[in-house]
Amino acid sequence: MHHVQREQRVLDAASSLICRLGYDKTTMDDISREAGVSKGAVYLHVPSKEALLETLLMREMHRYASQWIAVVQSEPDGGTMGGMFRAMLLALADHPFMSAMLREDSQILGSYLRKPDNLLRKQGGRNTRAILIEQMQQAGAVREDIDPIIAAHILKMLSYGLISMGQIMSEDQIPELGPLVDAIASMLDSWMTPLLGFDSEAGKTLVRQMVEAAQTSDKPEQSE
Amino acid sequence: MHHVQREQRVLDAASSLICRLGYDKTTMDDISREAGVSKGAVYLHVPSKEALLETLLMREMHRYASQWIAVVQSEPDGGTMGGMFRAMLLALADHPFMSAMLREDSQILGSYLRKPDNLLRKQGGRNTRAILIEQMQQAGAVREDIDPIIAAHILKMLSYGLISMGQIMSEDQIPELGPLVDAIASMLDSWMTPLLGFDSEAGKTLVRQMVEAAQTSDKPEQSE
DNA sequence: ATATGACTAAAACAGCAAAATCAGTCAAAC
DNA sequence: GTTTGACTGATTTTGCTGTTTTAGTCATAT
Repeated sequence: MHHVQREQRVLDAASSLICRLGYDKTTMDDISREAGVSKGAVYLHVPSKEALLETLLMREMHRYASQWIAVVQSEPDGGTMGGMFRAMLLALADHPFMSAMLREDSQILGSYLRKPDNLLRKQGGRNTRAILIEQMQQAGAVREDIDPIIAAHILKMLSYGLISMGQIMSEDQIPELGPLVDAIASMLDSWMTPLLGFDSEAGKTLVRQMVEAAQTSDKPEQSE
Repeated sequence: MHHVQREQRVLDAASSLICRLGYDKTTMDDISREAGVSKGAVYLHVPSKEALLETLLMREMHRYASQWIAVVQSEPDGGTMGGMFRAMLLALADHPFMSAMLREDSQILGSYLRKPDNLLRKQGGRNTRAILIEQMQQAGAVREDIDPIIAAHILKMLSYGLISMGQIMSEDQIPELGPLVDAIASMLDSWMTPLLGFDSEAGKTLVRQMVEAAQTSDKPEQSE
């Protein structure tokens, strides 16, 4: 069995278990058993449980970002603010760890959240969302009179709200995801998109560039 | 000293202490000391600690609703969806207990949240927000092609997001409240308000009626 | 080489009794 | 009549014990 194959199986096992039981209640023995490998083998891929979670989080972030780009590229309205954000919310709903990170869910992330130098605290640097909106403005895809920082914050409120409502109200009171994100997209479009037509492709390019920039800065060890 | 006066002082003391320390860590002795009355006197007004919190929650809900109505009535755009919601968010930001209830904050509400028949669970009945939006549509103040249930849910996501962001990011990363709610209001207006002019007063009346209906249904013991 | 699982040290946990806390009461003071 | 605060019993916390769990290792087997 190849290393890469086995690493995937370990990560998959860890992912499914941690989603179900949470980081604290999932043991390394559980993971190795679920992955069908020995415990020692797990430690050939990952130096510690904490690092395993971080690897997992990174993988999920990359998958999430990739899905986001892919949808943005393929949809005709992927370059509009609404289309962009709808793709983001749908990708978010598909990636439980991404959601757990965004809402800092202690049920899933458990004691990892309390570590002083966890991944969440690190990436609290510059406001990439605001920068994207600013670039969208320069490209003519977003109205000039909107403050990028405030708009970025509203987007954050919406994403946070979307993935958190399940915690405080029963599932059957929450509308279906599809129509809900469609409505959010149309709301954003009517608010942010200028009346004049604009180049949707420009928006798509901006998203791709932003994600690629973020992903290369994740892995400085690959630079040469 | 009059009963009513003292009751206010007790409630004020309880409010300030519970906001700071949370329900669990605030003792009845703390409250009586802070209010400057004896413990026995507290029990002349309130039968139990739990009832004290519920009295407090009711008072805060009424104050919140009153402030909301007042601002809606006084502002020129109070009858538009945006103006209405801006007034609501500002009132929310002024009423910590209302916010704590909305976000089901266990830091503040503590063990009260776990009680099986608390106030929060009771009022989980019909979706008053959606009904208001439906009525706004009938009054011509909201576009017909918007689904009231979905729109109501988006409003809930926005309120929840607004009062919850402080929990997951530092205060200095959050924009000022005024410009933020202005932006949200203008977003909602551009999304929900029809292009044709409409009667803003009609919207104000709807809000007043809704709040009054809710407040009278709170006190069935006063009927007769 | 590569992979394993018994092993270890450290941490988490369950059980328990003593001590402290606190919601609620009521005889006494005003 | 009104108000008080010392008092009470139930609950929670604390400090301790012995036991179990678990992250990570490494001598051995493949």
